[in-house]
Amino acid sequence: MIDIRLLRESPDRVRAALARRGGAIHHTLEQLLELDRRRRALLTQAEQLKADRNRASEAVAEQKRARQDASELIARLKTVSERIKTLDQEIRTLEETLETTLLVVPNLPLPDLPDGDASANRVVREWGTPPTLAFEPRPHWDIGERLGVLDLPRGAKVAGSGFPLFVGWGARLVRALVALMLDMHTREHDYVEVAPPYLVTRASAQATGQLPDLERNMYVTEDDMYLIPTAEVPVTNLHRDEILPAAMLPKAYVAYTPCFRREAGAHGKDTRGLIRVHQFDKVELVRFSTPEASPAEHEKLLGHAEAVLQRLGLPYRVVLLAAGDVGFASAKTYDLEVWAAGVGTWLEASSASSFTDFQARRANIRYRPRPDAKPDFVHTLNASGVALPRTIIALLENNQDADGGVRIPEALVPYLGIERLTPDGGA
RNA sequence: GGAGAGGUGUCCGAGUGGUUGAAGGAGCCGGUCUCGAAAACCGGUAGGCCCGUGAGGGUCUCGUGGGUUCGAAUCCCACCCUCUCCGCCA
Repeated sequence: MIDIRLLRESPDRVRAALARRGGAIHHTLEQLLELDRRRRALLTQAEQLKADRNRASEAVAEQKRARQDASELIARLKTVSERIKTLDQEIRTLEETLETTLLVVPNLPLPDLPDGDASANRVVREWGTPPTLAFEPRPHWDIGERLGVLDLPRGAKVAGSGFPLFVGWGARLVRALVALMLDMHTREHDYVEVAPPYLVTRASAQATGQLPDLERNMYVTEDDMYLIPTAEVPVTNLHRDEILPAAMLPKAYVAYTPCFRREAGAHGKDTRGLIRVHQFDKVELVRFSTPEASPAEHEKLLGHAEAVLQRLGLPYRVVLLAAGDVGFASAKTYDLEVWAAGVGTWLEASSASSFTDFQARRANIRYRPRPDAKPDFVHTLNASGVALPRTIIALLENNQDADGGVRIPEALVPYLGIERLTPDGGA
């Protein structure tokens, strides 16, 4: 969440920054300022009364010790306590409203983002060259079915549409990709691997910003647990309500998890094949950093995600999202879009974001700059490193041969055990 | 799921209604001593919020949320978590 004090002291700065997102947030900000004013006014009153009460209570104690009658003082204090109770009640109500209102305010975009909506997104670089095929490229659902690695009809039978089913070499391909990515990040990029819970509490989902913003996109269980839409949620929450020693930063975690998304608005667009699904696998990178180091950490993180696509030989481009297109909690996001020859488009395979102190504030994750210094909020960053379905799409579509076979990237061969998927390949 | 025990500061641990934000110890920081270090000794060492330009002042917090009371870490209620035993189970 944003800092209420920043809003209080520099409302124009906050208004201007949020205006770049394009939403209609102005009224909410005014409401926050008013709530904040009222809260502080009542708080001052209540605290003054409490100070009086505390002093008088000591007097009661003293009189009792001296075996004097304190009933007069006690009677007076009773009415004071009642006033305090009423004030506290009002303050609590105000604070609850303040809190829930604050939770719907998105993060402030960083100054270096392009202005505008998604059409203003800027391609900052491209890597590799989209393959030129001597035949009409097939889409992955076609390739996958012919190879017997992807069985979407049966996935749909079991769990409904959007729940892909990998079979034989397909399932092994998923496992190989996960293993390759985890190995790269732990061995080459120095991440600590974690295997986190796949269900989280409401508090955890709120801390990273999925709630209340993305409520409709999450699967909820009967006892108010949320299926994670990304490992970002459990991993960022590892350090919720903690004060980290400065020497521990930057701290980097990598986690493989399945991800679950209801994607309520998915109808109509990209519904075919693996492009948009309710359940998918992803290797996620999460970094905790000091505020000073976070811009450099962001670039480093992006590089780690890029390294995976490079290792797989998949052409991609890096896109800097415009202020009007960044996600709710993000202050700056780079998307990694991989080229897919069959469907003929760039597909987002990773999103590398800096959340500045937005998530840290919600999750109360702090660090101590110096042993004797006051704690300050850390910065959190994360990137997919990378999401599997779209990587598999690119792999199948870009590496397809005329006979329907698919070449396996060299780096993946040791993990998968074969160099080519062939239509008669069997598992 | 059943029975029992327990949740106190960075950690261990005392504390059953009135200077207890909290004894004592450890750790950490600073100092004395030392050529230096260790030991010993002395001092310091939670966080949030509010007021204040500042110095500083106030308030809240002993798992969480309610309640009783003039006053609660201490009493009552609910919930959460941990541990032990039993049951069930991949």
